[in-house]
Amino acid sequence: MTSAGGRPGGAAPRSVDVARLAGVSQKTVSRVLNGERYVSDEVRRRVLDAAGELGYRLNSAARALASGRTRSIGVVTLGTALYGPASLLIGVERAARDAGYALRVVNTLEGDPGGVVGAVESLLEQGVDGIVVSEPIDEGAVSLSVDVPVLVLGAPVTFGGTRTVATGVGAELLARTATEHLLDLGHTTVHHLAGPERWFAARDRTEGWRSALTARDRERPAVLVGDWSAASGYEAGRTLAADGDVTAVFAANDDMAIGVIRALTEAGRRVPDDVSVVGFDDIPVAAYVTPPLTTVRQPFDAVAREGLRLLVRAIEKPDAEPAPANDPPVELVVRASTAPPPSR
Amino acid sequence: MTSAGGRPGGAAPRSVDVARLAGVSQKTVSRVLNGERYVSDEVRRRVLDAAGELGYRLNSAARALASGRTRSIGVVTLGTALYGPASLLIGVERAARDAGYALRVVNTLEGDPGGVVGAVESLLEQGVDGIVVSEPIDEGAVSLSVDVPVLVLGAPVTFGGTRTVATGVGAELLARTATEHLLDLGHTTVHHLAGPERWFAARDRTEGWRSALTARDRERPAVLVGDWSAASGYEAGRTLAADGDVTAVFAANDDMAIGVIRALTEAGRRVPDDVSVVGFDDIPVAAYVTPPLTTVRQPFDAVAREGLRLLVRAIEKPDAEPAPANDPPVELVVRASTAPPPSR
DNA sequence: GTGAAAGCGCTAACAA
DNA sequence: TTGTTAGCGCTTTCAC
Repeated sequence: MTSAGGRPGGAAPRSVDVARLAGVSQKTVSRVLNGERYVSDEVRRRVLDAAGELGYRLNSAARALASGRTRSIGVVTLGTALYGPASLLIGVERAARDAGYALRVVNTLEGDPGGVVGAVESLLEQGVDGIVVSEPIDEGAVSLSVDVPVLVLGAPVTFGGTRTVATGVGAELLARTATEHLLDLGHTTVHHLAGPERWFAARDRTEGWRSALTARDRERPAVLVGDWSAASGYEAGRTLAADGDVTAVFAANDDMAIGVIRALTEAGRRVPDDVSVVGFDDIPVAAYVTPPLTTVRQPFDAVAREGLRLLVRAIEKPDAEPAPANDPPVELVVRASTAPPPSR
Repeated sequence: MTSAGGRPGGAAPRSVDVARLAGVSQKTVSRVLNGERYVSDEVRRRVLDAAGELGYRLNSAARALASGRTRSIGVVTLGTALYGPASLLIGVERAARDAGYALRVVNTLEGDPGGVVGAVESLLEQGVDGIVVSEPIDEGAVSLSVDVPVLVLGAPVTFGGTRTVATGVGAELLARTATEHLLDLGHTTVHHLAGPERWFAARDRTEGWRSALTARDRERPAVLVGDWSAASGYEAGRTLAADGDVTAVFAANDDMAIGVIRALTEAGRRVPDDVSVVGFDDIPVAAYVTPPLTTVRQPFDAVAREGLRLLVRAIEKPDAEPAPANDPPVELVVRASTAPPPSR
């Protein structure tokens, strides 16, 4: 049993069917459903009633074909459950929906060369009005003629499109803040466990760390590189534990920081008494691991929202000049994994 | 500068344009692009060349309108960065793409009554060929006439649709296994920290715990309830720490388990010497917290893949009888947060 | 305020 | 193996 009315054969009702029932023209139905002006309240009501009775739903394919717009935004994101990318995706979805756009999602598998290009290609074919590229990795020169606005989250604007906007996630500043926190505690220098080199997100953090040390004229120890996982943090932690000079570590994300702490602890080096560790992201468990992790909080929701605002603006007002991005707030969360260095 | 060829005015090329350039009919272009048979290699090559030259892309809106199918699947998921839902989403995306379907995603905000219904409604309007509802919460009777196949991940089939398939995530069995592990270690009984009552995922785990205790005729302590967060685990942990009889705890996810361990530790109760704790999910950091967490691993990828197989089958072979779901594997990961109870 | 007609770019059915 | 003819259900344009 199909819901009320409908067409014979169980086919979905069309706007003509609604028009017929309401005793108006099909165009008028279209007007009402699109909230256009110049429709009398009386007619509007009749149309709405008829639509409700028939269980009518707009056919978005037809609408897209006729109007040339889909009211949808495509997202290219990493296929990982990492807290950062996942949080950004959620923020983007929410902001898109608030702006009246649906979301189409394509993941790129890491290690798949040309992954972003292929993903963008497939979104273009789906006919999105705009594209969000979330935390891409550096795949070399991306050349692609994209005719819709593109928002790049967390990477420099190196995208082939004509209308590209970008929002840094403020990672560099956050990383600098994290490093300075350790320096302020009295540590002579800070060791750094970075994310994979091809990630812009990793580079930003490394850059922030570097600039903090440089500004105070401190020695810069060799950078260790992990893959964001706690397992890789653990590996790096064993190396760090073997070096008696290490008193402070800045890890590029919380998962790695947790791995580092584990390795340090197993090696008999106490955190924070012997070694201080700072993470990055403020994942939900950060406050509950042992010891509770000092970290910097990424304002994912704010970044996603701000970025989408710019993107929607570029979609709907193609001629307006690109609005400046508002910088997201920086927040250092001091907990118990950092302390002054041990007195010698 | 638009890429090669194109139409005057920078409009995107259409299949007729490709046809003209290749010297064939428009229908032949359609045949080639859809991989239909009965096209000579010669013609196929000419068409492909022409399409490449023009930078042609299929217009999916037109295709959807003409064929009545979008080759896209809609996903309703929670707007949280929780490891479980995020992992399922990734698995679903990958499986959908492998099957040639694009993904449209709608989040439901928790606490939003009727959230799932609204989300499904919006996907229907977008014209998806099938719908995945991932880990829904119980919103009471969901009545909705859905005319496409629906896959419900991690909840009983209570969906209004005519063609609904479901895949449990095997949570009940996993929970039972986790509980039995503690019993096997010699614990008299096991306390349980559950997820929010309205989540089917939480109920399944509680049910598994209950059945393990019942089967061995053990006392069933009152269930504590958290909200999946480490913070709520910490709260519950304080309560548990106050009860000297508690020697074993099964938490419904790893985050809460981590919170419990923190509270226990702060209260001076050692894990696992005084109290054993088992989590659920095997999140990536589980192996690196202190102590490394014993937990059960959810096979998210397998579940998503299997569910999607069923869904695609229901989409493409509407008349075939629903295939039985293959059960996902069960995996208990024993680490260092569990041990025999303290001898009295 | 409202309506009629003409497409949007493709696939479906049928011919050739 | 290839081509022809009709739509799919909307929005657009222009008339009333």
